[in-house]
Amino acid sequence: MVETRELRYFVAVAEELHFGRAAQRLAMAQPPLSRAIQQLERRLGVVLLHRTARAVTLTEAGSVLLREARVVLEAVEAAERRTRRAAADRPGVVLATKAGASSELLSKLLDAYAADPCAVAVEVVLCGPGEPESLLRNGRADVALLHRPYDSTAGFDTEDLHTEQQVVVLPAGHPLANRPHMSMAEVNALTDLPLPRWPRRDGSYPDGPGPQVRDYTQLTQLITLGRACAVMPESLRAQLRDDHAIVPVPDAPAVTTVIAWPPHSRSKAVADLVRTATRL
Amino acid sequence: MVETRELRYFVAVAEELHFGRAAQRLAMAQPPLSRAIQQLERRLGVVLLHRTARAVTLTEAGSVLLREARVVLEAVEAAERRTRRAAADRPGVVLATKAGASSELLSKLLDAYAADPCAVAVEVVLCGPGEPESLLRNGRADVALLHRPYDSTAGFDTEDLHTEQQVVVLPAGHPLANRPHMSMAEVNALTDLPLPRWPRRDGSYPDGPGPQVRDYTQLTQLITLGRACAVMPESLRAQLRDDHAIVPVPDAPAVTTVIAWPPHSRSKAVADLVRTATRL
DNA sequence: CACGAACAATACCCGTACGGTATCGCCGCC
DNA sequence: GGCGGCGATACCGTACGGGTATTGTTCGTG
Repeated sequence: MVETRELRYFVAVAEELHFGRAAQRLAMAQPPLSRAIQQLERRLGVVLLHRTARAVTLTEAGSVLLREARVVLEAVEAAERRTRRAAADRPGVVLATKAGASSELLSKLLDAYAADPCAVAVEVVLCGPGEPESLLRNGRADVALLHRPYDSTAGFDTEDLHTEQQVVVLPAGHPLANRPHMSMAEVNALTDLPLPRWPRRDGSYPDGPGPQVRDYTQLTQLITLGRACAVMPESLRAQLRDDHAIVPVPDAPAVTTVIAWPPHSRSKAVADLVRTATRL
Repeated sequence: MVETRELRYFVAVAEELHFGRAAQRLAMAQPPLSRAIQQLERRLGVVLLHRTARAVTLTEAGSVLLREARVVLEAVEAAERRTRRAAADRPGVVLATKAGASSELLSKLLDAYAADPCAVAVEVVLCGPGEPESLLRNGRADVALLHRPYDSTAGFDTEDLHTEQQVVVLPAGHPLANRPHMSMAEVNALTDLPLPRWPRRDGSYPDGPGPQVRDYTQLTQLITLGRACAVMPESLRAQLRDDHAIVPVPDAPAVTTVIAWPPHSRSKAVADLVRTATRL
């Protein structure tokens, strides 16, 4: 069977598309890396890379393996972390969620769970957009609150907790601030208040007119300054200040808060937490 | 990072709870296996097994790693298989489902998909209960038709296709065969016609009065012989012969047929197939 | 209580293969 | 045509994975 070392090497080469740089990244010399990849190809009986003297490119099979190998490596990391945490019998649960989102639901959940006689300590990790997902995948978190359709729940077990409409947040005093509702088309047409750009998982930002934002603090400030508007779940209203106005956007997709956990590692504590959450 | 070899070794020991037998299973001698496990424990900084001269038992951390390691090893197998299949550019899709179940839906799906201009060959694998799930997990299949709540869809992406009530199948001429409906309690009370026992994933059978069955052929024959009854989705009626009677069981859980695929490996062919299925 | 069986750990040895250095061969490009 | 960049090849040392033999410990058992 393929070893994780080989997969690590392959991922490095496939991402760099350059044996030299990949070797550097792996803190090793280039020749052994070349050989390791050749060996991997021989063992699989598959050509993974096309090499010319000028460029390295992935074959069809290579890009399949790249996707799969990333999954495997994340699973290995998760296995190590979960094992270590199980041994460090600090019997806590790590819950990850986006900073700012679902705060009311979260505090109700934590309160309700604390009342459970066999509750253990819950460590809450507040992170940026998209991060809870990867924390859950690589074993740094045991359970997460995610928000469909923005977060992908692929590969997790989930329970729906709450669904809500979205609203657009405008600077107080904006001409449209008193409208009873708006459509997404109207929101997109606000060229004076462009929607912000959130980072992608790799840290880069999509192109567009709006300002780059990393968290809700930045966002609310930008809205106050009249540089942006934002479409967000209604419950986030609690985070806002007086100088913001909100207008419902009925045709924006409803946001469902779900509690998610890795399907295999269903510890008692996670199961209790999930049960508590579904009974809120 | 932990190597898959170490995980394979650990799984063998954790399952056998005996270094000698585990070594035998791995086709190696016992001492290197002992050392490998020690090394794994050192690298993780965690005690995985309690050994006395008389018995080997898993620690808490050990049983966590056992679960995680199985997941990792399946993911590695899947990665290898998918890569090989991507290279063997026989651009087919493998669809797994329980033999006998959903046959009408399956043939409609295959017909509809074949009409798609960019359809590729679909290889259908009919298997026993519980198997489609593991085929999907270890990369032998690309997509599967599963049946909730009997099959676990944990860790897959799914789309619901069809929900139906269940019926109890009795030998024709049974005193209750003309009842308009029955409850699960009444079905369970049929001591002359016990429900059959299906194999678990490891191949063993649960205890109980009913006969052991492996497939629907066995089951229908046993029902004909008056040795068993069975609760199954209504659509399976098409598989039955005249000497069977069916009675609806409204309080049995409804069965939902879903199409499932591994969340990461979403090839175009699988996506097309899923889209076709949801539009049936 | 002593002996033996069972079993994991230790000691020791060997071969493979992994990683390093040096070099080659191939291909673009000034 | 020579030079530079890059992956492959050649060659070497060592570390580690695996094998055999043995020890040590702990139960049963006569």
